Amino acid sequence: MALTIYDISQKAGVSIATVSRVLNGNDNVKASTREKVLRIIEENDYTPNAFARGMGLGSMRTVGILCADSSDMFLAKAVYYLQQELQANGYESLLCCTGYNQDAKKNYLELLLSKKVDSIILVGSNFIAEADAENQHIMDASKQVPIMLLNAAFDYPNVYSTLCDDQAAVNEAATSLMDSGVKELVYLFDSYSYSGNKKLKGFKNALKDRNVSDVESRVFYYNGKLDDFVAITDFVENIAKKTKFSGVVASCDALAIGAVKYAQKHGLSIPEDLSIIGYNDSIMTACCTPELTSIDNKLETQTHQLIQTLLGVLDKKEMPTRAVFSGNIVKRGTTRF
Amino acid sequence: MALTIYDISQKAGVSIATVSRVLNGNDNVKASTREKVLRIIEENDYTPNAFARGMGLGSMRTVGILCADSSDMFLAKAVYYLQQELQANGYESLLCCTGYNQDAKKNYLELLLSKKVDSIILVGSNFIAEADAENQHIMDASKQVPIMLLNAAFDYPNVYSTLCDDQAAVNEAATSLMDSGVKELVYLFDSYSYSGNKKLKGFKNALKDRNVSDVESRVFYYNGKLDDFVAITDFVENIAKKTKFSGVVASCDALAIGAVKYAQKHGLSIPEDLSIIGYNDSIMTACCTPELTSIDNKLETQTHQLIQTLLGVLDKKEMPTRAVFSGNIVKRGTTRF
DNA sequence: ATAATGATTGTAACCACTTACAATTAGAAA
DNA sequence: TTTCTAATTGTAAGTGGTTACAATCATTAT
Repeated sequence: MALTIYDISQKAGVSIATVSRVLNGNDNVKASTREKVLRIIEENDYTPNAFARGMGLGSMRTVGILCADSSDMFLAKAVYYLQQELQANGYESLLCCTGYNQDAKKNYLELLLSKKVDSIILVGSNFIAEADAENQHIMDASKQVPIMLLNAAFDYPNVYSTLCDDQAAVNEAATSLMDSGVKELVYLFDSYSYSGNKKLKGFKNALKDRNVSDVESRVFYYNGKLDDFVAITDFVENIAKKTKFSGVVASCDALAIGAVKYAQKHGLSIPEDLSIIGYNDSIMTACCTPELTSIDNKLETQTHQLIQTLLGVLDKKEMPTRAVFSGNIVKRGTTRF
Repeated sequence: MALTIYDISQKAGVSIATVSRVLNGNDNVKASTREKVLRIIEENDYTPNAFARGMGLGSMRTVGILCADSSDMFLAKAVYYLQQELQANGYESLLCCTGYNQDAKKNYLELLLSKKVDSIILVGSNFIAEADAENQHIMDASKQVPIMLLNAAFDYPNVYSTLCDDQAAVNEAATSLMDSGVKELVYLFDSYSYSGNKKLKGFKNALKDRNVSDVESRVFYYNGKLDDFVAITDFVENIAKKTKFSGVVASCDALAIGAVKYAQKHGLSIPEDLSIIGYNDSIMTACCTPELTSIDNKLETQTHQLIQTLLGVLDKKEMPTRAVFSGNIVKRGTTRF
């Protein structure tokens, strides 16, 4: 049977309270006593029981990470960064994947709360910033622990967010494309991508600023799977049948790659005949030829900020409820600028 | 304050023992009593405290997943599948990432044990099947909980493994390549890839079977980062300066993509001048043109098997300590067969 | 009607820790 | 030396569950 705090207290000739104090770094222990206890603990390879500890402390220094799909490259990266930051600060993480299912999300929220996590981080939640029935469970949960939103925002008490200014980034991307001589742009977007509406707005505004008419007809929605490149390429092909375009702005790299494949299939040269910009600056950008220009939404910076904010909140400090970073266009071979 | 079992027992007019029985699906409760208790629980949104529960049960139905880098596409997928399988069976998971660091691995193992996980799953551990000092900590941990190895093997009590027969798969890949008329093969491998030695052996054997001389000189080791495609392409380029080859077998898709990029850069046509086979059948295979032929090592099958085995073990059933699946060559555009 | 049996339920001990509060100790001041 | 104070330590009461065992209840056989 595993050793308990009683065994240690006995071996050390002190009370369990003293052992507990040593365990918790309480100052009210004589240095010599502390050393003796630590030595006994060391010698016996004692590790305190996490449950009993959690019961007493009401916390297990664990935060829940709720993410749609940890195998998505973008989300996987986010989860990885979050993990690393948390571990570096002495927190563990409990990962739950919802598979883009709202019901699952609600259930996992409850489950995480029942596990007494200190906070819940939501990754890849396609968030609308206003309170509505859809995120009632978030509001409920926020009554119990701080809720952290990565790359999303939702203004509500005890909810903290980090964001990339996607709208501005896409706006800049579209504008740069037009500046480099690309006349006919199209915007491709998908349901899985984060802040899709914001990006769309950025695109539309950029075109309107240049007096492009009928912007609406230059926006195309793909609702298939993002790892099915045949389908994505078909999607682009179908657009080409009806709409002439020489520039593509996409809401994620996968769609952009589809455009690259379309161009290669039809003998269009990139970026001369077709300029393409993706989003997320994922590893995919390097897989195609030429390499894909993409928008870096500062994921690592965001995760860092989010954890710092979380640590502050848990430490009862006053923290900003929203931190916005600006995106960065990483220029590669699929654009002329 | 959160409700306790006492509150529920009071509201339901029964003892806490009865509530506990209902909570744990114990049969010794009258149907009408059970219903009443369940109704009260439902009405009051009661969730039992996980710590107290864990203390009583000695388990929190949580398993630790220890993985080198959850942002690696292959590992991320593995983690995702494991998660899904575990959740479907009522288990939570605690994810730790070691960053390929042996010391970190040891520490996390201890940490997970102190959190009283029911088992630890190792993902992406580049494993040697023999006991040595390197995996002493695995052996230690196996004394406390079953250790599950995904895509790796290690024969030791209370350690269970699933594997792909990588050696056979690479052997078949190399042989098929030669059958399709490719004379000069090279093998590219990296330190991060799983069962690198086995794959290498498969390659060597295939060549030896065809009486290729000096097989050793056709094997090349890349030790840079796998997301740096410029470096990988350079790596391939350097090989080409010294060694003539018309076929590439790679230990992972990233290296294979490097070969594709090398060919494109030098105007070689694929698969006519250069045939290429990757490993893992990752999403990267679809990003390049032509799409990459790759070996599917049955990750999903493996994760499924691993969790089934784990559930059996936790249920005190006798389970196979090793499950081997055969790989599958997914034929695409970079090979002639 | 009574006893025996099995189904249901309750009592209370236990799990391994934290922590408020009380008790003790040591050192400084009087 | 005595008294006071602060530092250190111990006692014991939670913490919210599980579960062995005892008690009660209902049912059936005698």
